[in-house]
Amino acid sequence: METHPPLPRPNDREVDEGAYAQVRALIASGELAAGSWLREKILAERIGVSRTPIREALNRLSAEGMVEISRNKGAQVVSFTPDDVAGLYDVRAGFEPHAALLAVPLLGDEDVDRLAELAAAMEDVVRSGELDALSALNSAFHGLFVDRCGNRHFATALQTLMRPAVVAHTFRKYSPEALNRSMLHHAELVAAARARDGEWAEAIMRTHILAARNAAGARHDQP
Amino acid sequence: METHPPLPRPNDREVDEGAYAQVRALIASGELAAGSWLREKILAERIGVSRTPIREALNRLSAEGMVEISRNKGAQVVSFTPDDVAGLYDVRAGFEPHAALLAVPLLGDEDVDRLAELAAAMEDVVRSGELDALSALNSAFHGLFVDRCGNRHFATALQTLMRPAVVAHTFRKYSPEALNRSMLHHAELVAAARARDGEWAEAIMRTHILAARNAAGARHDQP
DNA sequence: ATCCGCTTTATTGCATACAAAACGTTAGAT
DNA sequence: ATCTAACGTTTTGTATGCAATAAAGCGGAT
Repeated sequence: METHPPLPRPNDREVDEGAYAQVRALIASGELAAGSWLREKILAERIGVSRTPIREALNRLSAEGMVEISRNKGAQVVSFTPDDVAGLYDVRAGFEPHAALLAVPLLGDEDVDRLAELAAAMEDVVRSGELDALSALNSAFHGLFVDRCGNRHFATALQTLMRPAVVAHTFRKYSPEALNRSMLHHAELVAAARARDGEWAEAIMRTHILAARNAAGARHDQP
Repeated sequence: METHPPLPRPNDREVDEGAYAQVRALIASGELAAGSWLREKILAERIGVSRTPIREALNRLSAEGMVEISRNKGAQVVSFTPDDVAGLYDVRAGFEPHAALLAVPLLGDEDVDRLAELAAAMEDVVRSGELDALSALNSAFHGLFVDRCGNRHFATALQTLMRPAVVAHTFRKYSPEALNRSMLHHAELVAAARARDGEWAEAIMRTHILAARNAAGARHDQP
């Protein structure tokens, strides 16, 4: 079986060396749980840098919606109420399909290949059971549609909507059945992309996100 | 005629004291034009603080899309191509009417009153001809719909879309006729809000943004 | 005259030191 | 025993100094 070599590179400019990337990874891995405090000194010692780059990382993460900073009190990982998560999926269901519609006709062959790679990698990860690794791959998968939609501003707006999903660890709540269905959606998105059929991609993307909203137990009318 | 006392407070948490707010104001006023470099030392001396808070301000502005930072080279005010501006309006035309639809039924009487205040203040400003002051008021006006839409994530995503509009100084390109029409749209938005008619607000908001796209000369098919 | 390489200079990136604010604790009074 | 006030600790906010990187200027060779 072949391997998928340089995969988990979520975005080009985010060199994994920076303090920002490392703090972000701590949050994404769940090591720093929602609501927990991010003390500058502790993070600085852990990462091995001074407080200055840590502060920059926290400010950036705050602007991206992954941590919350209160003046003179420090930063903590954002914690979402079920309604927050539901709202997140509502917006994504409204706009990500449109991004897919716009992006698919613009995709190059290498983009489609990468989507297929990512989908395959996600299936591998599901088989191995390492659900936390899914978030990064899933972000990359969805991010590719978003990045290629042909509108910088649309892309950045959608990216700020996708980041919080990483800290919510939604995949942990999926049933095996829902997880499988999600993987099938990915495969179908790859097929729609390969066919350069934007409308097909739009439809399956909407399906995918609404199914995800249910799988994450994030319906508004639930207790 | 009555005055509108404490108005130009764009957002509660942005105390006008911070270095961030002052740099932002320099950009919004056009004193720092698009493309110009933001040298930390110069800004520090001008604002009267050290480089540290300046750096934090620049990082935040970068995350918000108003400046661009290249490593070891510094920050400059973002400059938009006409297509960028057009794309911005495209996205806003998709997002903001939906925000208005969601927000209007949730507005309190004090929100509607504030919208009316802001609309009146904008008309005053237009009569006085100080177009640069319009940006802040307009941001506050649109931001109120966004902030009250009942969906945190939607709100933050939209805010990142509205900030770049400030640096584009679009109002300068408006014809007197387009400026008047824009003011009428604001008045009608206030009326729709006062009637708590979300669909009316949605429709006029879409009209307002598409008209703005034309007034700013930001159609895709133009040279 | 032009191009290449070196030196100089300006600017950012990071670390450290200090100041200010918030929090927890303890001692005292009622 | 409880509430209050003041102290000490912890943590953040700011200033400053130094190192690293990139741009600019300059001299020499072709």
